[in-house]
Amino acid sequence: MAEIAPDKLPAEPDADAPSEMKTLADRVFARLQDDIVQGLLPPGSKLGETELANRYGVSRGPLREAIRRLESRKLVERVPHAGARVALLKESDLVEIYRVREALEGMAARLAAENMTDAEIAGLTELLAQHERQPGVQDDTEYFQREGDVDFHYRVIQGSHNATLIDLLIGEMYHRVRMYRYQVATAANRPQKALAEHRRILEAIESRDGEMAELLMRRHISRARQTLESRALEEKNSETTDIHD
Amino acid sequence: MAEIAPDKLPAEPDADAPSEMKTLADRVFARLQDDIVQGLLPPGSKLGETELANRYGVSRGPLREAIRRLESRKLVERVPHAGARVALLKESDLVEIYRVREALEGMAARLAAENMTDAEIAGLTELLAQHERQPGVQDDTEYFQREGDVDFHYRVIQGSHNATLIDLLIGEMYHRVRMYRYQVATAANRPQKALAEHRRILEAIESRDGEMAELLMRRHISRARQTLESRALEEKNSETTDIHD
DNA sequence: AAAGGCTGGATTGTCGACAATCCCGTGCCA
DNA sequence: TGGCACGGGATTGTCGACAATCCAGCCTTT
Repeated sequence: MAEIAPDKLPAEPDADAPSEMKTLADRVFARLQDDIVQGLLPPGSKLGETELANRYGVSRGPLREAIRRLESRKLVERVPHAGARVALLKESDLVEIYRVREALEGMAARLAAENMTDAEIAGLTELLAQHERQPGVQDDTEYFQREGDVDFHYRVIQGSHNATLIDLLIGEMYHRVRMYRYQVATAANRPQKALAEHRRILEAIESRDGEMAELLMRRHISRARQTLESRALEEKNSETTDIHD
Repeated sequence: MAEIAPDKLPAEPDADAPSEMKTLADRVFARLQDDIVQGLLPPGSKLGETELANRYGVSRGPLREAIRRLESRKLVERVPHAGARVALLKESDLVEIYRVREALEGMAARLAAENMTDAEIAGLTELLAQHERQPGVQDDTEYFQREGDVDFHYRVIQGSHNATLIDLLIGEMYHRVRMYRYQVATAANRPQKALAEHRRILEAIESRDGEMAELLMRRHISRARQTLESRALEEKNSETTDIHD
């Protein structure tokens, strides 16, 4: 087997100054997660250890560790001697997740209203202003948020200042939901309404009204779930007559 | 370094018929988790890879995988080039966990009231009857529940029939709480009250009253947290005058 | 004597090879 | 013709060794 340009990942500690060099397994993990979440490795596809090891230019050791970590995040499923595949999640799974998010993020919103610093609230206000200027939102076609601290929900969760809660929501559920978004390319099909709800939640947080923040957040996520369920339903209906589009 | 009786784990596929043989890493993981939760490996102690590999009679490969899995369960902490140590959790962490449990197990109780089968409810009734006959409960000294399906909370969680919720509560928080129980040897210092509360929760589930079940479960956990906090507080007070006992 | 740098030892991270297991296609047999 | 046993091939699980990194103690220097 010839050397087929193993698409090295940034290993040399050259000019990535503030970035961290970490360990090999860490980089492979980050890279693999991106490739999975963004759909480059489609759900259900096999993750051959040898293949991926060559692809990322590392040995099977670090790669196995990366896969193991992705498994704990429920992004891949592994069966003992058969290999690992990218997890594919059914609508029923996603609905379950949304029901749990309703409880958890509702709690996070309440804690955020109680615990967020004034600086954090100011930053969140600025963030929503940016979102409003987004082109897709203006014409009501899409309201897409990139990963991390430019995501409204992400920031509210962090604002709870409860490490356990943050870990559950970010480490355990966040990326799965994001993966699904990429899967069905569903850019949240009610952009302006969603943004308006975000704004009202922020108002509750600003006035330190925990109960209100929780109520609004629960409602917000509940609505998202309902649109999800209804869309899944009509898909199932049209499914019997034709193969979409 | 001589062969010092490497305390083999049950590797031979002889007479453990219904048991699972799984993979080596699986067995090491289960074994290590027990040793940690039960305090055989005290919190903060170092987990040398070579040492443990010899101790369990396996190579470092499977052992690393086991440690990685325990890390994702927050039972051990690992820093890149320094090694892994048994996680030690402060009371503040535990209080956080209890606050999240309040939301999550409350939801689980509600779902359990809605979704549990009659057979499951009957089994749960029988379980509580057994708990009542426990000696430690009779004289109000301790109410200790072993791990797994002989634990009331464990069964209610399972009864929710929500895989995501089960995974969060069991896979992510359950064992940490159990570890702490072993750490401080605190055999839930209000046995009869706790059992009585369990019984009332069961009654709500039996009558399929989800709201009531949620309310009672939240109250139950909230009380547990309060006793926890007050005990931690008086510990901190006596700490300034003498070294306990 | 204290601070700082350096070397030795030990531990973790990584690698390549071997062994065990499973999947699948082939051929035999009813 | 259908079903079942059996290998061949490939993939995963496991192992031992090498390389990189970190930590502790000693020595040097001011």
